Amino acid sequence: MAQTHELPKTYSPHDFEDRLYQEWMEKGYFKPSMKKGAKSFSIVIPPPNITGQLHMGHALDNTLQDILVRYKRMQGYNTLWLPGTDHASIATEAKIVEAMRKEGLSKDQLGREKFLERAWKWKEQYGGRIVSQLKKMGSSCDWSRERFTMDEGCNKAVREVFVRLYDKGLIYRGERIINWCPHCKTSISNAEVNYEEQQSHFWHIRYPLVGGDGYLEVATTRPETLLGDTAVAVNPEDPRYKHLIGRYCTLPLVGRRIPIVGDEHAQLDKGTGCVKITPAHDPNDFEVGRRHQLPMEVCLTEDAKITDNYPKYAGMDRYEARKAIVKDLEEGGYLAGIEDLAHEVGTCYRCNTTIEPMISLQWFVRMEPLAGPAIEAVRNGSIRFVPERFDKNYFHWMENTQDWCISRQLWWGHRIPAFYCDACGTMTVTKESGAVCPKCGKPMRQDPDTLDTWFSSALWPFSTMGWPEKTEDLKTFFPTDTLVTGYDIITFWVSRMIFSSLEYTGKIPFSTVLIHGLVRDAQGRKMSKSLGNGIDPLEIIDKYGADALRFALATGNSPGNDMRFSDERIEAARNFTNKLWNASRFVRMNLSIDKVCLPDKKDLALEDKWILTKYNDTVRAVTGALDKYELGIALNALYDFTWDVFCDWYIEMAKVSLSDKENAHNTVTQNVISYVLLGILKLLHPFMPFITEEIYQSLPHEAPSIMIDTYPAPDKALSFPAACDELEKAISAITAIRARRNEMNVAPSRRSRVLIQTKYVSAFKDTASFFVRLASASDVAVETDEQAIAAVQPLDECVSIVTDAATVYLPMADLVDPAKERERLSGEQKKMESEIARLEAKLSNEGFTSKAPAAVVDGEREKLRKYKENLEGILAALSKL
RNA sequence: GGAAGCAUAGCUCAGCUGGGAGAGCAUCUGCCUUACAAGCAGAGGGUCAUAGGUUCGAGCCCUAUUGUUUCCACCA
Repeated sequence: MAQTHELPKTYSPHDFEDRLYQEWMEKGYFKPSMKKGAKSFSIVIPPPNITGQLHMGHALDNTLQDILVRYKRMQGYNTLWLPGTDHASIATEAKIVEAMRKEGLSKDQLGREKFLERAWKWKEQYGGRIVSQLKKMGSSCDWSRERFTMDEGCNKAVREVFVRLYDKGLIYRGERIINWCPHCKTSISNAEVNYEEQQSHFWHIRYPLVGGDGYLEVATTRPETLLGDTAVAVNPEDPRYKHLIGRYCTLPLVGRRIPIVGDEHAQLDKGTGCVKITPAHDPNDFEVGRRHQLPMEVCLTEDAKITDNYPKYAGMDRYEARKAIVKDLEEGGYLAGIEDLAHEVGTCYRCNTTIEPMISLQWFVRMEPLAGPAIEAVRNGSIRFVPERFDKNYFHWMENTQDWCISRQLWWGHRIPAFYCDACGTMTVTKESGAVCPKCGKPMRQDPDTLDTWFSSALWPFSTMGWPEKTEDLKTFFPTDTLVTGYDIITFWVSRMIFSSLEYTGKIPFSTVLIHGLVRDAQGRKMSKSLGNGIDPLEIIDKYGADALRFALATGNSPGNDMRFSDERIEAARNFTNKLWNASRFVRMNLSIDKVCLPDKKDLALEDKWILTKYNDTVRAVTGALDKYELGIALNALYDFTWDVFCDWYIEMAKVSLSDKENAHNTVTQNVISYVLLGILKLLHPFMPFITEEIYQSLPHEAPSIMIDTYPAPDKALSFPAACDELEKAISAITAIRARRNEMNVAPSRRSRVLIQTKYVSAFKDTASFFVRLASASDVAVETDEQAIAAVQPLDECVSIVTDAATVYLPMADLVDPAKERERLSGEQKKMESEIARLEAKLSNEGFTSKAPAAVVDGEREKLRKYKENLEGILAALSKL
């Protein structure tokens, strides 16, 4: 196919990004090829919450996924990237409640049904927004398979799983201490609690012994829970107190008689050795209470106020009550002292409110039987974390996990499929809705609670493929290949997908978990709303284009590590896109061929062989790095090759034949330069899809879109090491001439004769024209011996430049003080001599030559040879001064 | 209390299973050399946190120390 259009003079991404995305979608390139015999590759997107909009974390996450997906697609895999969004139960509900509050509305006023209507409207609005933002990034998701955690299919999967687990005894309902958020008014799981250090106090309180002979002193950080105390525990081995076990204390302020129990929970060396026991408001005390059959005394309400059982404090907020109770204790003479104390306090991960442990009737998943296989899958390598170190994280959590509290006192979410008969007290758990009591036939009432939002996310890799039905997608794309996500979500999500998938499908959900870090601001702070330091990816796209954003996120970033996002970073990325654009423009404007084919080997010039070899090295480096998930390294290799090798050297050398249509080599150069450029575009496409497609379409190309062209693979036929070596002799001479001229402050416009004395005559004769173009040469003479050079130009009129392959003479002696020149050369001589000494010592070391790999030893020998040649040249030049 | 990461040029970071340290930005010197000044050609700048150890050889592996970040944990 011939080129279709010219490239505009300036790179302006807005002119084509949206257009190209639209075309890709219309042509169905995002859909799996479903080619027979093609291996499949699949990724399910970590579904973004419908609460918000795209932030830098999403931008990074989705860039990485798109790189992998486009890479595999171009390699011919039957590739699926399945997109979707998450209903984010608690987060979304909190946002809606907040919006309602501003209108003066509450959930209770509105009622469940109306509230859900509102929630669905929210979903339409914000779910749609985030999808369009993902598209802006260039994400090549198959939108025809887009899913939502609360769509019909996911609902079905959720109910199926719940019923199965219940029937197996892995889901149970019971009274346990759970984490209660008094602001969200729901239970939350242990994983949803963040611990924050807070400055507080340790209050020492005296509990008088019944019988009037003294008291026990307890210490607490939460004096208000005293109202719920039903015992005091001491260690059964504690010589100070063990004789008191079985006796009673009087609870201060309340007057209740509570027993003194002996329990291991009280440790001899901690606090006073006596622990007040509040079974209804503390997880440890709950266990103590169970061991000693203590009553559960609830003293706090759902919104963390004192219950009506304690009229003096009833209705007080927990902190108000704390003050009042401390004051009363003091006045009553019960307060023995106050200590300052810093301790960790649990807070709600959504609203930051201090959580209140409370006894409550909730639904739980029994974790112990599920954790075993999930640990094993990672241990035996079926599932691999990249980087590996995160498996420690995973093991630690999995091995210590407690039962998972899955019921939430929320409305937005999957309603628990449990039904109660008020008439006869029967409970059934069933997939059917609107059940009738199997015992008495009366209508049943569904459990009002909903499921933890992570319950449905845990099923995402297979619920989205149609499970529990045996669908074609499930057969083709499940288990998925790679999951890309941040380390902050391993416990919430990754671990739960693993045990869920193993339990319900018998298969792992994915084989590799690619973990990335957080995107921080330029100062290294977390981006957050409260700090106002968030950078909006969409603004970046507006200003620099999606390709630059993707480049900035993918470069210089290694798996699992946080990165900083700064203006410098995005500008560097934009500069690269611009460079690529202009290089392509140059190639495009010199092209008269309408089909690119690699010329015959015998027609290739030194520089052609050199660039093809370097290109092939790059292909190997890039594919190798991508296969190891080292995306940053891959992109770095591409950046270096494109800019430093292709643009700075090959294009400059190619100008010699391209600028002259009559040049015999012109057509060969056109083919080589466009072959390599097309290769660069293909290699870069996964990272920068838009610009590479736009340029591809402007060049002669084979496939209808670069997206479905073939990714380059290393090819021995492109490797010419000997030619490379020769060309590099010229490059190092050119570089040395430039440096020398720069040192002497010679204006680039002042051209001079270049005389080269070398053993490698043909290498320099073949590249003479490059010295004219790249080293300000007026004309070039290449000779083996200095007599011949001297015949052209008296050597004492010249400045000499020594490289390992040649001595270059420039007739500029007038610019140089001979004494200084001698000094400079002696300096170089010393440097060379010490390098030679170092290498000779190394090479005469038996330990080195016998133990180091042969390639390394040979490399050192070669280096030594070059140094020696270089030294010879220096000595010769010195003798002439 | 347990665990992990990080410490490399002025700044931000790469450095793949050990073979004499790299990039971007910044700084300095020259350049509008007809793809690109968002550019080109040069230059300066590092005891790779500290102390030991393993090795022919350590930025990389081991041990300890210091600083820093994060995760996990029911400590009254």
